[in-house]
Amino acid sequence: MHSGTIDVSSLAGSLDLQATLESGQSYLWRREDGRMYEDGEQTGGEAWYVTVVRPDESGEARLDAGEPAVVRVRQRGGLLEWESTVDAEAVVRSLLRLDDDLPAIRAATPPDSLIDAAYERYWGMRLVRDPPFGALISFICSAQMRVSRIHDMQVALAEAFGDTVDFDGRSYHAFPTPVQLAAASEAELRDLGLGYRAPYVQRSAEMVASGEAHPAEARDLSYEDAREYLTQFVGVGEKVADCVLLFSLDFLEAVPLDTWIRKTIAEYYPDCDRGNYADTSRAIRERLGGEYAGYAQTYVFHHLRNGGDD
DNA sequence: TAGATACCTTATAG
DNA sequence: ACTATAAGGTATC
Repeated sequence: MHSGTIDVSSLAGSLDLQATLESGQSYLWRREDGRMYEDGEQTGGEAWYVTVVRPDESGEARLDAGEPAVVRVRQRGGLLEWESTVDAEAVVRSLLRLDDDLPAIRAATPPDSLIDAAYERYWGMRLVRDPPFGALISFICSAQMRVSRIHDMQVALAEAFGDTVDFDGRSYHAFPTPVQLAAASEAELRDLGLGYRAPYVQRSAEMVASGEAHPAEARDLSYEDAREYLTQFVGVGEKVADCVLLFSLDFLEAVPLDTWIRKTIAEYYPDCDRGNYADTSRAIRERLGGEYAGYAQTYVFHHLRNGGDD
């Protein structure tokens, strides 16, 4: 057992672990008490959250290659405790973007009462940096799906097709590798409740497994080229592509235009509605401050989804 | 190229 | 109890 603590009170901006992991950004963590997404606001204060990743030599968390490592974290006030099968401090810092300078990011956002309310309510929430393959598959699954069910689907995929890893007297399931998921049949995936997403997941996993394409390849491209690159995967349109760019590939300017943000645009920023995804995306990205527009988007999404404009 | 429609499954509203 | 509706959309025509 490796373990350690990170003093989050000394980070640039603090940390709200529950908001970070239960705001619909990542579907690759579980709560040890099994109450992920149950209560929305209250009960996750000191809960352990666990994930299984495959860190490479540089400490980057992947899912497509390497040995699986269990990593769990919990926040107690100004301390973030972690325990793992490996030395995981660098992985934790990367997965939770602990090096993001929240005050600087917020300062770069234009004054706006809705954004301010969201930032104040959830101050300390960070974007996540999910492993690219897991982000790709989980957001393919997200189409027309409730947040809690998207999460349940990823748990089901891991339990059905992923490797088992023992840690601290329990066994955990890694997210399936591209090869493991490509070997699943459409019928098996439908049995897990994926519905029409089943063939999308299988075929996109096959594209990665065969080497035809890899979501991480999009990192080297400009933002809009990267979004275009990702849409070659089956089940990936512009919105899902933006989610992968924002929550995995470090494109903090990406603003996924989902049903919540479209509603927000209609109500608060009607002049940004340009009738199509690409142009509306540019307009709202500018309105939310450009470089870190995705941060503002994520705060506003979480705020409104929890009844922020009541 | 822009617009309409079908699509799996489940939880919630009425 | 029972039906309609919506859920972090995409593929296809």
